[in-house]
Order: sequence, then C-alpha cells, then structure tokens
Amino acid sequence: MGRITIHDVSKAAGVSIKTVSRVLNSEPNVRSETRARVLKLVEELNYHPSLSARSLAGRSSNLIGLIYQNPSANYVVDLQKGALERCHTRGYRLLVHPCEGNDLSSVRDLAGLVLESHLDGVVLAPPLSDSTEVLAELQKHRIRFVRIAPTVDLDAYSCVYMNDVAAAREMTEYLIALGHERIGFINGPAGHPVTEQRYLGYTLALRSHGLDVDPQLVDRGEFTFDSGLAAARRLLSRATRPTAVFASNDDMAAGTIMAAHEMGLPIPSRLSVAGFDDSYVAQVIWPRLTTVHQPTYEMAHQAADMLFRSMGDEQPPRSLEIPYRMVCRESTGPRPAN
Amino acid sequence: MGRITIHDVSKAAGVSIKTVSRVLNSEPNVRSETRARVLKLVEELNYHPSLSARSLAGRSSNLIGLIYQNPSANYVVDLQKGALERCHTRGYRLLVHPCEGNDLSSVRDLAGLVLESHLDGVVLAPPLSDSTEVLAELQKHRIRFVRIAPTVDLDAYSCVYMNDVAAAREMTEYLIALGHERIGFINGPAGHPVTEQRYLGYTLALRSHGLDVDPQLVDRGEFTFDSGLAAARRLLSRATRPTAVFASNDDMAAGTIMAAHEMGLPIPSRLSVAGFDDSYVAQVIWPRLTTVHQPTYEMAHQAADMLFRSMGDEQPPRSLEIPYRMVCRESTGPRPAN
DNA sequence: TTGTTGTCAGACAGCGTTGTCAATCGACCA
DNA sequence: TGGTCGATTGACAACGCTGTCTGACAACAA
Repeated sequence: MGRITIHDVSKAAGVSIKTVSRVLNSEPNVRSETRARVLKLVEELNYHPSLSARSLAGRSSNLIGLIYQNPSANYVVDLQKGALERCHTRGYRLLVHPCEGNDLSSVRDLAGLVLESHLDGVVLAPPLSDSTEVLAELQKHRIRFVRIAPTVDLDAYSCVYMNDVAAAREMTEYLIALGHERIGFINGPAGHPVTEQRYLGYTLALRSHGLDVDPQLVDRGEFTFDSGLAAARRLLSRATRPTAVFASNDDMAAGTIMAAHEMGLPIPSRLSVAGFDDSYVAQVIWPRLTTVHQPTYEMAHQAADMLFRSMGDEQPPRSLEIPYRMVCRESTGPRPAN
Repeated sequence: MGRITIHDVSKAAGVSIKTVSRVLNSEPNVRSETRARVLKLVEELNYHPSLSARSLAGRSSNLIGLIYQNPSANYVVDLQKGALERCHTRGYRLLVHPCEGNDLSSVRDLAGLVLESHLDGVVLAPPLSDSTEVLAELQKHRIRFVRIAPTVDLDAYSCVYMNDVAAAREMTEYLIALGHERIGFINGPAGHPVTEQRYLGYTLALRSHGLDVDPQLVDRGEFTFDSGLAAARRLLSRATRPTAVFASNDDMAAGTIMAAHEMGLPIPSRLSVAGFDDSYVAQVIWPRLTTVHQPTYEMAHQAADMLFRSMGDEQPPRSLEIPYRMVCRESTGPRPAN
C-alpha cells in the first residue's frame, strides 16, 4: 500500500492519466462531466500529486526561495509572513535560506540551491538585494528574482522598496519641530544599503532647517541592541549632550532607551528617542517608541506577488514603492527647557 | 544551453551515469582515480544534481518541514534557526509551514503538504505537538516526526522538551525567597499545552511554602503583549494588589511592565515582574526581565538531529529533556516594606 | 585448466508527472 | 454523402536521477 498516484486515479475514473493531469491543472477541453468524476475520485482517494514529479516533468516547481543574510529576527519574521501569505493563496511553497557570509563560495552555494531545488524564483532581502555578485549569478542562470529594499539599480532589476531618505528626513523634521536642535544620530553599519539613505535623510533635514551636522552627535552601531546601547552611552556622555537621539533602527533605539535609564535621564522630558522600523520591540518597550513604520510585511508580500505575476503572462512594474508611515508614540516630546 | 545533467558529466568523464551517481552519493566500489576524475568534472561543469529527480527516483527528498501554528514571532525565529543550522550541516533543506486553524481541514492540508513535497520528516512546534489529530494523520502516512515541547505522551512518540513545571516552580520559589507572599500569576490561554504546566509549577511552589493560591491573584492572557497588558491592569487594580507578578511568558511580562509604568509603580522597588522564555524582548526592555531561559534553539536543533538520526541506522532516544536556566535580571527585587 | 571470489563499471527499468502529437467523435457545411 | 473542424481524449516519450541486475576483469585456489 504505497503512494497514491495519478495512475490510481485514472484507473478508478476510467480515463487516461493525461485527462487527470488536465483536470488537476485546470486545463481546457475536458468535458465537465469527466472533470467532476475525476475531481470526485481525487477527493475520495485522497490523492496528492507529487511535486517532485511535477517539477521534473513540467516547467514549474511551485517553490520559491526567500534568501536573507543575518538580519534582525523581527525583520525576517515579517518578511516571511508576507511572502508566506502570498505563497499560500497561489499554491506555492517557501524555502527559506539564510545565506551566511558574503564571500564567493556562499554566492555559488546560493546558485546551487536554486538549481538543485528548481526554484521558480527568489525574493532577495537586504543587504543581499544590493550584492552585484548575487545578482550576476542569478542572472547567469536566468533565475527570476525580486529584490526587497535595494538602494542601487532601482530600475535595472525588479524590486520593492520604501523611501528611506524621505522617512529619515521626516522623522528628523518631526524632532526639529519639537524644538530640538542638538539631535544625535546612531548610524547603521557601513556598507549596509539603507545606512547611507537614512543618514542622508537626517542630514538633509538638518541642513534645510539651518542646523549643522555635528560629527560629535553622530555615532555608529551594527543595527543590534548591544551596539545601540554602546553608541548611546558614548553619545550621551559627550560634553554637548543631544536633547534627542534618532537611532536608525528600533533595536538601537531600544539600546538608547536603556542607556538613558542607566543615566537617569527621563524620557521624553529630558531626552527624546526615535527609532526606525516599527518592529515588535517598539510597541512593547516603555516608553513606547516613536518610529517609522517600515512596511516589511507588505514589501515581501508584493515582492512575492511580482514574482508570481512575472511568471505568468503579466508584465509587472519594474519597481514598486510602498509608502512608509510615521508612528508617533511616547518616546519623543518637546525639547527640555534648560 | 539548458541545465547541466548527470549525462553531461558522465560523457565528459567517459563513464556511465551510474558511476557519476556512485561518486555523488559516496557509494563504494569506485576506483579512486575514477572518483577524482568525476569530482573534477562536477566542479568544472558546475554541476548541481536535481533534488526533484533525486527524490523521485530515490528514497529521500532531503527536505524536512517545520510546522507551527501562530506562535510568537521570536519563538518561530529561534526554532527556525535551530532547525536550519542542523539542516545545513546535514545537507537538508527546510520547508516552513504555518498551519493556521486547528480544524480538520488544515490537518489534512498538512498531510497533503507532506505527501506532495515528499518530506522526509517534520518537526512539530507546540501547540501542534499535542494535537492527536495531527499525530494520527502523520502516523497514518508513516511520516517521521519529532515533537517540540509536548505535554502528553512523552514516551509514546519522540520529542524534545523542557521541564516547564520545575521551571515555573523554581521561578515562583525565587520570588518567595525574595520575601514576596502576594504573587500574581498571568496564565496562558486555556488549552495550550504549557499553560497547565506553568500554572502547576506556580501552585506547587506556593503550597510547599505554606501559601494559598488566591484566585484573585490569578488572571489569564493569550501569550501576547496586549493580553498581558490587559491582565496586568486588572491584577494591579485589585484591592489585594500583588507585590510580584509572574507572567507565564515574556510578552505578557512586557505588558505587565507597561501596566506598572502606567500606574506609576516603580520596578522592582514597588513591584517585581518575572517572565518566562527569555525571548528577545526580555533582554531589551527596561528594567531587563528576570525570566526562565527556554532553550528553544537547542530544542529545535536536537529535534532536527533526532529526525536525521532516525532516518539513518541509529535508534535515537524516544525523548530528550533539555535543561532550562533561570535568568535573574533587574525586574525582580525584595518585597517592598509596606 | 577450471572454478571462485571480489572489484569495478555499465545497461536498463522505473519514479510520477507534463508536453507533444495523434486519434476519435460529433456536428456542421457544401 | 463526404469533407472539415473543434472538442475531447489517449499513447508515449521525456524529465534527471537511483536501484537492480548483469558483465568484465584480475587474482587466487583447487
């Protein structure tokens, strides 16, 4: 009593296997009576087509990959949820692949994975979405891909993104509007796509309001809580202490809040703190974090969607911008009087 | 210029495809000279065997599934990391499948997925690990599985777990040792496997120290931040306000901390808060959370390992207990004087 | 010499689908 | 009546691998 195959169904229904195949793939030219009979047998026998056989014989494997590289846990979860949801409605499955290391070998591993698994396409999370090696390798093998939040070649390859510059600028302007003039900034790691963008937004806002970019007020972290904590400690113990700190992601903003607590600086009365991402921590930390809502779920959802559409006849847009949203909570307030 | 197949390699090496297959699968009876030649060609041609063809022709698909059902994001991430790491070293791939709904249809969906994808085995996350329907369905199709943190039939089916009762008891005793006598408890949702266990640990600790279990001090949440916040608000506004609250997971503990802040109760001087899981929030919230470290990563890692070992000749242990660890941080302190 | 054993390698039949092409069957038109 | 055409169906060869079986050859014993 092994696996139930298309032959079992065809025999039971008194038709050829090809007809069963036609029914399963909703192909035309099957009498509705025949279709109904086959469908009934499929149900009764609890038949499930082998996807391995399908991808071997056919053109599609109904499998796409989500490729990422040490991003924060919350980010991955949101991405995955978004992609998974879209996969579900389209009958696709999702293979997740954390791609560690940026060297050539892992890039080839990636190509290997795609080839071995017959992936129909891949969704590339940052910072991979900016890696020319990865893109080249994928192109070489003619593998469809959609990039999430890339910063280069927005029009050359398809992608889904948000405007990090505008968002960082708007957040900085929000702080300026609250009266802050000494606004610290915790930058992301050098080389990461969005790092430059968010910093650019910060500087643009300052300059357009006649404020200087003081290097003493800018520090750098690795997008992690610990690095944010360390950077905030340095920033807050400088002679010219900022009255507000804009951390370029929420994890580092959480570190900043911790540092402020350590130093006995009440938030927001003595120090305002803003983050970026609107990840889970932003909503559960106290005080709740003013931040930029990054539409991670939505971006992954749309990326998967673009992938699917490009597999069909449709010609989806090359690139798609998803709007961000300012989320003002209790971690920011007017500049202290002194 | 299509895909490179085993035929291309065999032709180039001047051997039969079977010999290439032997080399790739490290089978015996191949002259080392031949083996080397084949390996060289595989490298040169950048050949990647098709896993679809493999799973169709052979016995194994090199694919396992991680099945879960609306757990918290952090939990999934840890599980996934653990499983993924083990998969990587064994050359397996991981299919993630969020199984929504507990009804019969989704159970059949699950079986369908396993059949369609030729999964070699599945790792079952709670609360699925206790679902008799799921277990029955998997058994029916003779599919290997390992359960994570089940609470029933520990010896009947293979599983990896930790001792929730002992952990909850130890945490409660820690609070008692700090002098607390009115210790609130925020329970998990009814029906969830670990809910009973953790509550049991709480009551055992109280009783063994001559304290009563006061229903006024017990409330219930859904393992989410919001539900924890709501439960804590109720708990802290009762006439007999507790001096410590033990929330049965970290998300609800974070909600409790928020509620305390709202009410102007300093932590830990006026209220101690303890959580369970040692998830990411526990480490970034202020004050940092005293909690029980649940070895999620380790459990998933071991579960995947047991799966792999059971596929080989080995007979891994039926069940494996992973030790938990108390993590005492700044959210707990001695009972306030009044 | 003949048989026996062990090592190495190839031929060939699946695995469960889809794609291609040909066959059958009415219906419809001239 | 015969021919044409669309709708419906089936036969059969892929797809790229593994498992099984068989063959060739060398080494060794009887």
